[in-house]
Amino acid sequence: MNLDQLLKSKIEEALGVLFDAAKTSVQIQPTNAEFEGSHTLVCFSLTKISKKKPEETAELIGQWLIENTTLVDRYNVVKGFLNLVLDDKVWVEVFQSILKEGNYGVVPPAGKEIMVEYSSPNTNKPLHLGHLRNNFLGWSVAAIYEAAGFIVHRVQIINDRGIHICKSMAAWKLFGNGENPESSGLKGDKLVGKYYVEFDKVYKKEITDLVAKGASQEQAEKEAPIMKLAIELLQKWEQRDADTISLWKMMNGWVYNGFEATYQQMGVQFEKLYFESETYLLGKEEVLKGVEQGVFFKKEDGSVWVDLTADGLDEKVLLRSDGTSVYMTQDIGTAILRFRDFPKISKQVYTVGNEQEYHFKVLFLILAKLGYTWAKECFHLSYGMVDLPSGKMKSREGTVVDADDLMAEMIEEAEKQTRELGKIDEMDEGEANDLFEMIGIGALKFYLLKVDPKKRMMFNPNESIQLQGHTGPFIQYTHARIRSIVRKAATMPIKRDSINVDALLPNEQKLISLLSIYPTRIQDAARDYSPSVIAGYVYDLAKEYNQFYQAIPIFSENDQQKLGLRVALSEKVGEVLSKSMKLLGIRVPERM
RNA sequence: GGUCCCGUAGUUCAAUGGAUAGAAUAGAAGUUUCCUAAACUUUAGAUGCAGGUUCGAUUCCUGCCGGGACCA
Repeated sequence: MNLDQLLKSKIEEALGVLFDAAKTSVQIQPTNAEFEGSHTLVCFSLTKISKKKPEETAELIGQWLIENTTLVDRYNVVKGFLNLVLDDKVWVEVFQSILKEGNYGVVPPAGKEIMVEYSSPNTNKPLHLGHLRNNFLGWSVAAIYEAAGFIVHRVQIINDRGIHICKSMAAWKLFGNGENPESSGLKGDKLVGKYYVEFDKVYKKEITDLVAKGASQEQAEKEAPIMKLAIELLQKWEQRDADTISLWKMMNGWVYNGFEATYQQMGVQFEKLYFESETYLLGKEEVLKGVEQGVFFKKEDGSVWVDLTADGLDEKVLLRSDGTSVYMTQDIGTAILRFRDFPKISKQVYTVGNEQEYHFKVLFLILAKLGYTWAKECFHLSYGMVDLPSGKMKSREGTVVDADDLMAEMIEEAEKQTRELGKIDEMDEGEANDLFEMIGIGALKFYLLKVDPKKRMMFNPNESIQLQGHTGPFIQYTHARIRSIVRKAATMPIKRDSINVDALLPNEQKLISLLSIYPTRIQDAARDYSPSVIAGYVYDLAKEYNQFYQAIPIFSENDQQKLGLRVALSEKVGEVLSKSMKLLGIRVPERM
């Protein structure tokens, strides 16, 4: 039983004795910094059972806790708030029990499994800033669930087929002259992206020319030769035309190699990849089965629909009249396939932008209608767009921030600032380069993860490369400071196992208090699918430690017990900082 | 037209219905004989508007204004 629970049960006991109340749940919150104490009982709602004023109620409970427990040392009452000051010995005991735990805060897996999907790009363009938020979020939520006691399968669906890749293929066929990543020196995804842009350019020009010759806009869009070629390639692909398939495989292969390098730099991996080209047919089958079962219906033109008007939505097309599938079709197939592949998972978490909220609402409803009971456990981890100071990212206006470029700039900037501070004088080149990357990528990840995923956020390039204040490097720096202390302590005869002190300084008590809520924070973050909970926690802990570090010179302490406590406390804070950052996918250095 | 999300210091973000709304950054002023000043300390600054529910509303409800997304 942790401290909060213990305190609550004592208070409930007090309510029973004092007011003859049946078991009442009580509300405890952290005490505001301006008042003395660590835990505060809000007494307003208790006046119903105490039949007394809030202040009186608080007094009575406070008094009872002092007389009947060993937890509370003293208390104060402000309005209806009962602020409790716990006995320092209680905090020392809390710390000792934290020290005894092997993997503090982490719940060992107990057979529960989930799947987390993230990234899931199209194969016609390189990854951009939006994908960074997506990947970092997905990776972090997966890590948080692992810490919360789940076995997690990380996957993605790659949209490898469709008109978008055929456009790149068409442009490459016409203008590529056999160019490939080796001959061009371009990353594969960048090369394919280049032809996608090329397609668009040519397509627009052809439309303009046709309109100038008297065609209507709509007509021109259909008749443009390069578009006709792309559509022809799509049809050939569906007919399994050998040349088209081999071109498709080659260009997708370039993209995968390019993506692989980007994922490597991001620090994310996947247990299994799903490809749309391998799941869309299953989706079709399932939809046709649904028609037989009467879950879906066919219109006169042969298209297949689902009627969701009873659920407050409308009708949604699942197969077009020509029998081709839509996004929904393959998502149905993919979901079903995944539960076949991983029968033990209890749910799937889809990390996808909030513009797809409607899509996932429909998908989960359809899966439920098809009789899959796990459908109601599926969750769309919906996150907001990333905006730039200039507004929305728009590929047409060339304002898309490329993931590779951004990460490279972050690392470069980290190097620049680190060198200016003269931090690498005693490092060899390998350690220094590793540090630059740790700081640059860490700053970026923290910047994107500290915001509540549900919210739209602003990406300001100048702010993101800042390494002071509410940033990842601030926490990395705090960790490095602690490691320096621990290294120094290791050279001295300091006892850390049998700490026995009676009184704590406020800074020490506050640190223990923060350490004690770490396990709860992991659970909160998992429940809310929100790495920002961890980011907020780890920042608070680092900030508190820096205040402690500033206020108390550790090694000038003569009392061996106190010295031991402060070193052990430092080491534990360092460990929790490191583990929390790992939940965000961020590494921390020994020195910086 | 229908559905949904968001409006908090100059700016970027916090705040399970609770106390005098917290941080960071930019601004002003300080701290290095001492474990790493990427740190610490002090200072100034905000809930779009109007109602309602409540002992208590940034939070819940209604309307309006402003921004965004989705479905046709």
